[in-house]
Amino acid sequence: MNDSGRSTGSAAGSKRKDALRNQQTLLDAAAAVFVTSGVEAPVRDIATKAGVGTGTIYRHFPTRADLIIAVYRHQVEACAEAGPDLLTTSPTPHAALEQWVDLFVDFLVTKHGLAAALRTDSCGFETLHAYFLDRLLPVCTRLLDAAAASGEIRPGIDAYQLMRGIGNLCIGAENDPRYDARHLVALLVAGLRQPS
Amino acid sequence: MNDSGRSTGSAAGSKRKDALRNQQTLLDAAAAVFVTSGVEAPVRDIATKAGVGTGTIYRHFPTRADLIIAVYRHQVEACAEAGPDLLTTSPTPHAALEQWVDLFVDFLVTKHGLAAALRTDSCGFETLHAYFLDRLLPVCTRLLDAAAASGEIRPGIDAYQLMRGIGNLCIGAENDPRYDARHLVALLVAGLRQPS
DNA sequence: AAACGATACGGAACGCTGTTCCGCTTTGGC
DNA sequence: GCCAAAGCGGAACAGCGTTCCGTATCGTTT
Repeated sequence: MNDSGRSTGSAAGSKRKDALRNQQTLLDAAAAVFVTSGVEAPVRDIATKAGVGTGTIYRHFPTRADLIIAVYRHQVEACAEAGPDLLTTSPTPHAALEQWVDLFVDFLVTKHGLAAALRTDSCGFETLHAYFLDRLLPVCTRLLDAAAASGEIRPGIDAYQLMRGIGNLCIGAENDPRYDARHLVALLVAGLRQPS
Repeated sequence: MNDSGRSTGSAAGSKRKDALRNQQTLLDAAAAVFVTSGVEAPVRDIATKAGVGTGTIYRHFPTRADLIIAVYRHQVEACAEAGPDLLTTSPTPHAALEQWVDLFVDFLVTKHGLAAALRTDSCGFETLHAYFLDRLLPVCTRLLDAAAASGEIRPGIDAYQLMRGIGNLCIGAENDPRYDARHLVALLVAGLRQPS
């Protein structure tokens, strides 16, 4: 259960009690602020909400990406683990892919600005990008391979491009009632099908 | 030829000569800086490049959107005007749509950060968003309607969503060799086709 | 139990943004 | 040549991320 040795975020062992407590307080505060103000909320807001100084945030989470990852780690893990399951429980690989993509889109769309943050080129976010890729790309690849093997989709697209495309389509989806990211993603996945 | 009365940017008449000259200098400088640093380049950079003070920029272009619009107006107009032409010269409406989308994507992809700026919710960019919509949405609608009338595409998607989707897919396309926005957009447009 | 070194904390301070504002300069009609 | 009006420059302000260091707290050691 002890996840010491993680590269990002929260090593559990060998820390002072108050530090661990603060870390948890910070995670809770960040989660709350992310819901209301999005993942790009000012650092000071999160610090204030947690009742700590700004320096404390940076000690626990050197970059904003580390904080975001720590907050959403569980959900990303769940999404990653759902992939293989869907592959066994779905009638066809393409159906599994569709369902998994739905899961991913739901996750992105419900987190204000997460999709946008994933795309930001500005420094400090490559870690976030890398984490999502590390964790989800293998899953997506496997689903895509399975669908390709069963002849349901045409070749020529790799999982990286698909995931970036999906992520991009989810940008700004939460603020625009006229824009339905799920629909467009569904269209994109439909475009993957073998024409025959 | 005189576009006085435009809501955005540069009215030509009734200005002092030096002001007009500065406006042009500013446009040239902005165009140059946009190429190297993207459309989100610091205002001071543009001012320095043009050899003027920052106040001068804000007098001519109250918001950054106004400046961007002024710089790219010609190309947006060209894109808008190409729509009807393509409809008459292409074999099918869907082919016209494909070509027009290519045009639009090429435009977005070659301008650093333009697609991202179009999506930004932060204040000051709604004008940019609105300009693109005002100018290009009718064109896209007409192409879409023609394709729908000929039975080539399935209904259920409106031009607004399509354009937002295309814009989103173009975000970050210039900095990632592994990401091919054109390909994904093509896939999306392919997903529009009537399955039969 | 008291003292002490290590650890962590808070928030002031810095640098970089956009944006505004006002004293000074330039222009163009008289 | 003169003078109001128009325009200009850049200092000044505000909001952000990030760093840094004096101070407070913790856990261990005597």
